[in-house]
Amino acid sequence: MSYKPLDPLLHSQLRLAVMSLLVSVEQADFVYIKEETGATAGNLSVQIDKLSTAGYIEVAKSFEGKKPKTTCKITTQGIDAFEAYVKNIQQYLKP
Amino acid sequence: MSYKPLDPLLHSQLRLAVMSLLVSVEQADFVYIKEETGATAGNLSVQIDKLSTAGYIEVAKSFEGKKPKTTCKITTQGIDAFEAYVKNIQQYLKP
DNA sequence: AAATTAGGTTTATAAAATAAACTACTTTAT
DNA sequence: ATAAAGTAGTTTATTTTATAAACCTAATTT
Repeated sequence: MSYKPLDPLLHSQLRLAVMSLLVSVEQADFVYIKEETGATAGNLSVQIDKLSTAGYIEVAKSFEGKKPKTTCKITTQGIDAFEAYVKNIQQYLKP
Repeated sequence: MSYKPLDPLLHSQLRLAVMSLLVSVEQADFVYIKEETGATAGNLSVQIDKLSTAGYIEVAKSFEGKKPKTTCKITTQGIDAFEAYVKNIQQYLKP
């Protein structure tokens, strides 16, 4: 047994893209993440919820004028998890 | 939309491990793959089937003395798909 | 000869991902 | 003023995956 298990929460295309984005940007709103990832709103909503429940990101809801605005920010725990995932998957990628 | 989609067939921990192993080893039998990946026989059987159906690997069944033996070998198509996957996921890993 | 092990496959169950439908408002056109 | 369309999401339903459990066949061990 030589392949380390990959965090199932991060081993999902969309959640990984969200985390990848947030790790570099340090804050982003729902609409921007949706555009960058190309995800549907429904799918993104669900996946953001999972990352939030896991404590990997923090979600803040506010209003921009009259429009609702959902802002996401990666947590320290999220950064750690992301870095661990990157480290682990490298093993699978280079033989 | 800036994240390239990841081949869903390869974006699975077990199938990726199998491909990672085969890309470097150029041939391996079921039992060995099972040991290296830590997978259960049932799960491995299913995933090998999918890789085979996709044309990513070739599966040969023979007998080693009196015991059945399943040997897997990556195909050219499989190598190409694996390399494309590696290239694409890198984008997610380094911000 | 009965039980165990080896090498799998098939079927069933649980978990994820995705899509479709819906809610709650705001803006624009009639 | 009202209807239609757009924005920003959430919820529910459907499909796909992953995993586990059960099973099969033959060989080996006790």
